[in-house]
Amino acid sequence: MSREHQLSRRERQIMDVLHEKEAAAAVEIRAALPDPPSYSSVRALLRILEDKGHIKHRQDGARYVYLPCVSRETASKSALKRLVATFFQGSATQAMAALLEAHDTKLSDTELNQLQQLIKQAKKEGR
Amino acid sequence: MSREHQLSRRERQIMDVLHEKEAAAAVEIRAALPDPPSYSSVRALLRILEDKGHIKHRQDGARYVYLPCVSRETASKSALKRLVATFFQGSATQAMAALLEAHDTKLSDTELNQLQQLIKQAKKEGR
DNA sequence: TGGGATGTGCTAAATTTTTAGCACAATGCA
DNA sequence: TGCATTGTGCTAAAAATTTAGCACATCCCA
Repeated sequence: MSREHQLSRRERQIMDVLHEKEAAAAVEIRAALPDPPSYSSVRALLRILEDKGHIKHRQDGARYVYLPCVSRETASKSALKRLVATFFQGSATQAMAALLEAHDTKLSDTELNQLQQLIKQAKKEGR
Repeated sequence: MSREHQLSRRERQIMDVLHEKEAAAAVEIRAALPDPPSYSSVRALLRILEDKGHIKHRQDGARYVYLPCVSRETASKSALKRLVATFFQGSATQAMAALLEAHDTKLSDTELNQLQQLIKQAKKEGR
């Protein structure tokens, strides 16, 4: 197959679902997919993803629960990195500015305070 | 085709290149693609993307320069939104925290100061 | 002026992705 | 117990993606 890391459209969709939910059974995944294919198809895709090493499963009673091999944290970091590279020429600051501006992710005062704390800390660590 | 908005693997790769470069000719795009296909293939993909309405082209002397229909700013916002939803349960704050932590996007003091300014401003606007 | 680079359209095939069906095993609960 | 659910493996075909080739137009500049 040699395309171990090239995810197809469906494969990506499934990975997204799994990262969002952390873990899910085949039926749930199917329900979360846009324009859901048959149950059988979903299982086929899951098998492929498991073969490629992107997901694993755990027994939970009679059912299997699928989960990504890579933690959400790790996956999110590389996703962020890609996004920052693609859209912000690698500038995390610009990305954060965009996050702040996006009105549909309006932040509360509490959250803003948290961020200030984080930045203060980053400053300390920086020197 | 009906899948106007479902980008295939290659299509997505090309869109990424175009968003990163803002605009590029077919040869440049080809060069930037992982595991580049033939020139002819790239042109075919570009035609498809143009049909689907994702890109347009401009004449630049003898060559065409392709560019996304949607501005980098707009595209980046929706990409961020998706990413935040997938990995941070919709919390922009968490996403920003992750950006701060990622060591390979280390921020300079100047940048951190900029961020503090931005946050202060957000606070003002918030109330 | 003529060649190289860039463009177009059309066609077609190779490859991958996506989907589905079938038969059957194990589990858990009404 | 027996049925519904969830799982497995295998197979195969439909559909989409990806690739390439051909013939020819246009532009630019050496």
